[in-house]
Amino acid sequence: MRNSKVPGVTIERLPLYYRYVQRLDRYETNVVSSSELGKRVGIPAAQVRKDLSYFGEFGRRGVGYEVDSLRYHLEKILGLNKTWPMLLVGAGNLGRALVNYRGFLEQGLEIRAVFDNDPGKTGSNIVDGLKVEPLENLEKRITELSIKIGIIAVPVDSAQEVAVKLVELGINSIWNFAPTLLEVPSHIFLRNEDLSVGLMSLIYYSANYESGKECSHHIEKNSEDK
Amino acid sequence: MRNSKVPGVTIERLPLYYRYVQRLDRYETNVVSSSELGKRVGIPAAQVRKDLSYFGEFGRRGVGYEVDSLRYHLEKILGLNKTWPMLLVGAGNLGRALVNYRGFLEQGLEIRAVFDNDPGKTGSNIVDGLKVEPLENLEKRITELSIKIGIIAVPVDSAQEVAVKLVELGINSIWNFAPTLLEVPSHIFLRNEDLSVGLMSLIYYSANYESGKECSHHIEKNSEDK
DNA sequence: TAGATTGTTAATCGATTAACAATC
DNA sequence: TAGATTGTTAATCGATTAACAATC
Repeated sequence: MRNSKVPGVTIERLPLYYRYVQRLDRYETNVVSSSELGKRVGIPAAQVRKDLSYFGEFGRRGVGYEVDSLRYHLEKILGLNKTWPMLLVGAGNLGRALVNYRGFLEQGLEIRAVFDNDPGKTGSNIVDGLKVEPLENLEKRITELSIKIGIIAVPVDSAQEVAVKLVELGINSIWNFAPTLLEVPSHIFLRNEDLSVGLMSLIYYSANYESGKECSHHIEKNSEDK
Repeated sequence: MRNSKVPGVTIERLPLYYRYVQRLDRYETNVVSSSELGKRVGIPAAQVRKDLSYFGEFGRRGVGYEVDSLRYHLEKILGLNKTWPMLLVGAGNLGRALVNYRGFLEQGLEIRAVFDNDPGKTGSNIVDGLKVEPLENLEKRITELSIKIGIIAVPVDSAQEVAVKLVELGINSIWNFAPTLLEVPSHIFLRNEDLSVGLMSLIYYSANYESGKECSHHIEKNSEDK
């Protein structure tokens, strides 16, 4: 892998490519071109090729990309060929939805432990044997399950505190659903899945909507205005 | 407003500024500088000023931004001074979490009607008087509630079909949670809140994590992905 | 006046896109 | 060979950042 300095936006697009080739083989095409792939995920062909080229040469000139091979490589690049056990802090509505979401996501959301500081929630079964545990169990479970990824779905006021604790206990990546800025050491990977930003920008566009005017505004979370 | 060509990334940052000033007045500061504001939301001061300047001159040189005034302007720019009734299609786990999420979001997620094509779900109470309705009611409810924003939280296989129907019935903005590319006319605003992209990019970074190496990777979906 | 901070211009940086030689 | 398509370079585009005159 020669991913010297892969742009973050490229990393955001790899999942789209992966998802497409993953679904593709059910239908039957041995080979897919960058233009076909691009059309299906809404990205120009040149960009598809550029993105893939950061990681290697997966295609054949004059032919295209062999589907199985591309899927294999994307899986490996993204790390989806392995299992990444995760923990979730916050067993509220969103947290429970995420746990249940596991089944819907093709590549699997491996939530192995759920925590909440509300004694009223502790001990209750969330789904197939996954029980809500008190935060005191964090250290023990992180160690015994070798967890490196934490999901934060607690209210804003306790999010920072939870983040600090997770970092102390050796987590390296945090998926934060609390709509607030978390301060974590720079070596920790933090991804904010901030629905309130989504909601407000959605309202902005709807409020400024003028029928027929303007061109397409298809936004993929980060940016990618068009 | 002189928003001739406001970058999409700027729109994604306005909610962060808004959230900060919204929470700020509880504490007590009459004035906030771009550097203070920037520090609190993780964005350089120059960028804060540039972003705001797309919409007007809200600060005073040598002084800073008056908090109440800034909040007022951001509220107006984002359209949060009005109510934007929305509908939700898909009463699964994620859909129900969104309905319940309403209370947690300061600015309010105005879901006024919920639809599902599963007769087993129809009629059941989701929360305080909001009942799941069959899709046949879409047209009637969109008209009587003047709804312009639709939220799609159905499985991948039916998402496109739902999108087409919403567009036909006059929706202008779609918040799509189904992990798939929707084809909609270019005048429709489409925002993909794709958790599977989030999950996969999270795994990428965690899989490629090397302790201590590299610098900060704080991504706002959108980059954020960003 | 001296210090602070905005709004804006210009320079920098980085990502997207066009173009094309290499290859099947 | 003729047509297709990659991988990559170079040109373009657009966003970020530094710098500073204007202003309090």
